[in-house]
Amino acid sequence: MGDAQKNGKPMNASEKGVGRSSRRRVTSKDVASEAGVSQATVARVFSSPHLAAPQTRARVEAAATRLGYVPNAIARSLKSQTTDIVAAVVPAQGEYWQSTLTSFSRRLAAQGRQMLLFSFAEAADVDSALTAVEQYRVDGVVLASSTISQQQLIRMLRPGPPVVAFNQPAARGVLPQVSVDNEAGMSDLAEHLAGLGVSTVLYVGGVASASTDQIRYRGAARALGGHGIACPYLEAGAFTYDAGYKISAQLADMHELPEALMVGSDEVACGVIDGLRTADIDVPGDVLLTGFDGLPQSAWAGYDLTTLVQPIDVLVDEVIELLFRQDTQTSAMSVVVPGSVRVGRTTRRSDG
Amino acid sequence: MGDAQKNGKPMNASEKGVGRSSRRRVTSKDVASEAGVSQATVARVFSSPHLAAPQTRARVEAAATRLGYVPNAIARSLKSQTTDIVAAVVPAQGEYWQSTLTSFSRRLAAQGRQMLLFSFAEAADVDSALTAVEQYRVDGVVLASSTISQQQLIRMLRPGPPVVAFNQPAARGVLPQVSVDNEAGMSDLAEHLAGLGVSTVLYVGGVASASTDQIRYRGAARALGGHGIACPYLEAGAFTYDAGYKISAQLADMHELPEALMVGSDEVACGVIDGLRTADIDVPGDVLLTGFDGLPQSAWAGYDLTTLVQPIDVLVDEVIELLFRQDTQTSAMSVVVPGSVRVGRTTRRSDG
DNA sequence: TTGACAGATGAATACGTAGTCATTACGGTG
DNA sequence: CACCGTAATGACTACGTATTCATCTGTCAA
Repeated sequence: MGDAQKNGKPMNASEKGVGRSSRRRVTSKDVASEAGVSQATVARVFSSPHLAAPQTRARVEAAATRLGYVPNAIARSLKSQTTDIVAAVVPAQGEYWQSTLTSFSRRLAAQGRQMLLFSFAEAADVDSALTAVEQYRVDGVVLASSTISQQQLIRMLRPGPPVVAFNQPAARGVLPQVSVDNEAGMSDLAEHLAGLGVSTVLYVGGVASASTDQIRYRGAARALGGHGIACPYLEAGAFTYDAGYKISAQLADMHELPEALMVGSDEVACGVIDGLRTADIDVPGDVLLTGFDGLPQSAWAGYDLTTLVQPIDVLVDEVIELLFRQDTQTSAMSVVVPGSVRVGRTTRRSDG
Repeated sequence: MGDAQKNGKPMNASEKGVGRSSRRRVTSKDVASEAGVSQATVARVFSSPHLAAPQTRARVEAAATRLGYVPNAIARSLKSQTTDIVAAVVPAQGEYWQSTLTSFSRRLAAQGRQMLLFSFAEAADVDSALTAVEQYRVDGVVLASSTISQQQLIRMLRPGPPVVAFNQPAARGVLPQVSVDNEAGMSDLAEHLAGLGVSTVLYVGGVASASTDQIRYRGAARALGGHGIACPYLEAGAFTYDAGYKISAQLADMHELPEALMVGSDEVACGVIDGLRTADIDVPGDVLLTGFDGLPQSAWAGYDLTTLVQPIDVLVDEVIELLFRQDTQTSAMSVVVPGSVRVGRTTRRSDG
């Protein structure tokens, strides 16, 4: 020891000048002495360049480059009381959430913000996630998942960063909330079916206790009711492919199939379709079918669902805007964004 | 721009009228005076409880609960020089990455670490992501995506947090790297086909310049070559469903189909299958097919691919272990994990 | 009784940055 | 020349925590 260890790796040339420990990170102080200015000036060059003389700025920037200086966001966060980080609490499973995540991340990155990701498999994990969220003093929190309990929602009301619930209608009135218009969307799909002359419909929900499920069903039932069409409810048990696949056995066993199935989510719908096909029931030949969400997979030729496409980018933008809007009372604010029906093969009569 | 915003901070007014707890976050100092101890003692109770007397600890904890104290992870990070955050740099598109993300996140959470997510759509975004990564002084970085350039990899060699490349064989020798055994995996699939008596095979790759693609193809070509079977290469152009769907038109136009198609990834394979079916070519009736990755969708009954399943949890564990292992020289370390063949319907002759 | 010693705690400090305030220099105006 | 306003900069401090270091108490062995 006592000697700077030399490793055989290709090293940067930045170490030659001072010969310091190769581990320690360069700080604004180092840059200051290198450039012959004070630490305050270095900070100014990086955070408010217009306050520094052009000539000084150039000298500082040159010194910073020479030393490989990178501002420390942790220290900045501590001082400025703002982290530029948004936390996302999202279920670990479900195609839908996964496809929204990257959209969020990219949108935030475009604003110079980062996303701290918390995914949970069970409800118990949510609490530990929320604990971590509180510790990191993030600038905002996005809560997704219909399975977050009311109590957990309320916990977020304590003084802290702004919180927005994402596609979680149950949060309405408790937290500011952004979601697609579930009721109108499902209603549009129902009208589409009614327009095709369908007279018997069965609704296949995911989890009956989930608010999204309830609201979507309501949209279907009301619209169909307006046409004098009944709409019984059948619960798959989860918003997953497997749940849809399994429940399709019950459908296949029915002595008489309805003319159309309205399924609560695309992922479940894919399962239902595959399950029915296994039982030699063709979609749309033997029964029409609609989904919900507009997942990428739902547009795959193998399924080509008629579904309600959620405008994810719009939803994400609304969430971000709600988080960082300066308004006073966003607490009870609820933004509902309309989706759009995409007609696929699953509601096109194959005959004719 | 000269946006000298004079924001009169909406604080300090809270001291008088509304009550002290309105805005400002509770600090360890507040807890200290509430409990009648010093700030140091409060810090000890939360970070090394064994150094505090049980009685004192109880009093501090009670005070903390009463005040709603939550330790500030930012300040802790600044002091301790460790953030408990791991950055993940991941492509925005691709089913595969999305399905690994949550696995990573949950694994990290189990260790008390958080994941800072950076997803990028274009190569240019990678640089800004890496810049942000450097600023946040994360404890580790996971680099995913085969499209990260060598130059960008080298950038990560500067003194900083440990970096591990994920499923990115091109990084071998440059960065520590963890990946599935692409060559052996594809080789196993090829042997499976050979065992079925297949004599003509076509390999459908994603992006010919991607190292994963090259290595997988090599595995196929070598294994098949051992059986005297040629294996021409066809490039889909991207690792996406659409690329697979489109390239299938070329396949359908061939005057003679091979007996089997080996596709470079499950997502592309799904596209190929759907495209072929559109052209009335049945899988596996008219042509056998294999995939790679073991995506959830590949197991869906609509596809039921024969594919190589990547043990994602194992891969993730290896990455994390590599990141935080204390060893000196992990720089050139490369961990290769074997995958397992899952035989699905796409290589089962429907006749017989 | 006394010295040694471990346990518990408080005062002080450092982490790296951004902002506040004071100081300096300079050019224009009366 | 005296005066003032502005631009540029440096000294200093706060952000909230973890970790020395020193102090103090009580216990046990000599």
